[in-house]
Amino acid sequence: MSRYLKARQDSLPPAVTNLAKQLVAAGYKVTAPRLAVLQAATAQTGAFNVQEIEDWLVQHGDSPGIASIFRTVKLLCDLNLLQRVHGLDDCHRYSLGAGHGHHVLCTRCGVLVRFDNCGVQELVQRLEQSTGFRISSHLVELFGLCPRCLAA
Amino acid sequence: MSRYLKARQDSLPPAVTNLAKQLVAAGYKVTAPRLAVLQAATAQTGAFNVQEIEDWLVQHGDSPGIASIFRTVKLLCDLNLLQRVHGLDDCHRYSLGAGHGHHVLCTRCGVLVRFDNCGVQELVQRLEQSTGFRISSHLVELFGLCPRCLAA
DNA sequence: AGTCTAGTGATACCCTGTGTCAAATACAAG
DNA sequence: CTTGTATTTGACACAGGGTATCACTAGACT
Ligand SMILES: [Zn+2]
Ligand SMILES: [Zn+2]
Ligand SMILES: [Zn+2]
Ligand SMILES: [Zn+2]
Repeated sequence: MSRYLKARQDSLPPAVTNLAKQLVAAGYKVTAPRLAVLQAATAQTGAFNVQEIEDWLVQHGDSPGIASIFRTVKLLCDLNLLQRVHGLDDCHRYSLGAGHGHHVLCTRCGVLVRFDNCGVQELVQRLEQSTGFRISSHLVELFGLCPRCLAA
Repeated sequence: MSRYLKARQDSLPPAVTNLAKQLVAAGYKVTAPRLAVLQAATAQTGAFNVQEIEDWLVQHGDSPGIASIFRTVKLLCDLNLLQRVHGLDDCHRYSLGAGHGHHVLCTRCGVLVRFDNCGVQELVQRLEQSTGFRISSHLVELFGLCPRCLAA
């Protein structure tokens, strides 16, 4: 546990300290800008982009430089703590959550539901056989209208 | 059939005239820049981006302005004659082909195989039931190594 | 506390893509 | 074939998202 984190963790949401601990575990320092981005990310309701993170941080008083926000988002993606979400148009949104994950996105309001079991294994096997590829990863995103937007 | 196209079709590959006819059918004019982009696109081996189209056209002597290339690519996408390909990093590549389609991409050499039957219907039904969303479209892309890159 | 190294921030820059608008031109009508 | 007109083009300015640079800051460890 880093000294910096220990000094601040009592005033932080558990989700944030959890993520911070994973940074430490991966050998990265826990700094004020990184904690700020983690706070902003956990405060978002669904998927978010870098601009929204910065807006939130500016509104809450102390935003790091935009470069550090980009760097932190990239770092979290590399550590697999943040998943990139591909939309129909905007491909640079992110959602918190570790590991393999996919999303159902509302094309009207942006609400997002994450799911893990995408069931493409049979498809992967079929295509490995027919194409000769060795398939190692995949992207599955679904688009539609959420219940609330369906009603309207 | 447009007059412009009729005057040039004998010197064009059939794939290009086919696409041009679909432009006409959709009410768009057949112009030199559009034909050039169609030629360049059919000449690419796999997926391509706008820069590669322009490079090809410059090499072959007469490239339209970059703005017209972007416009034509966008038009072809809107007409569903061109599919956008989402890669792990580069999300702005395109592959010729009409209708619903997905891709298997080699992460090393970029080779691409298209497939149509993605078999996500069960997944869609399951998620519609569990989330309440009405799902209307989806994105499925697979990544791995092609046979040639596997050997190396 | 002091050293060392990772991280930051300001800014300049790059890349992809779009808005503007005068000039060009495909197409249809005569 | 000529003419009219609405579409399309191209040059360029601009915007948005993201990266490179580099002097400076500040965690982490002793
Ligand atoms: Zn994408
Ligand atoms: Zn919605
Ligand atoms: Zn390959
Ligand atoms: Zn499909």
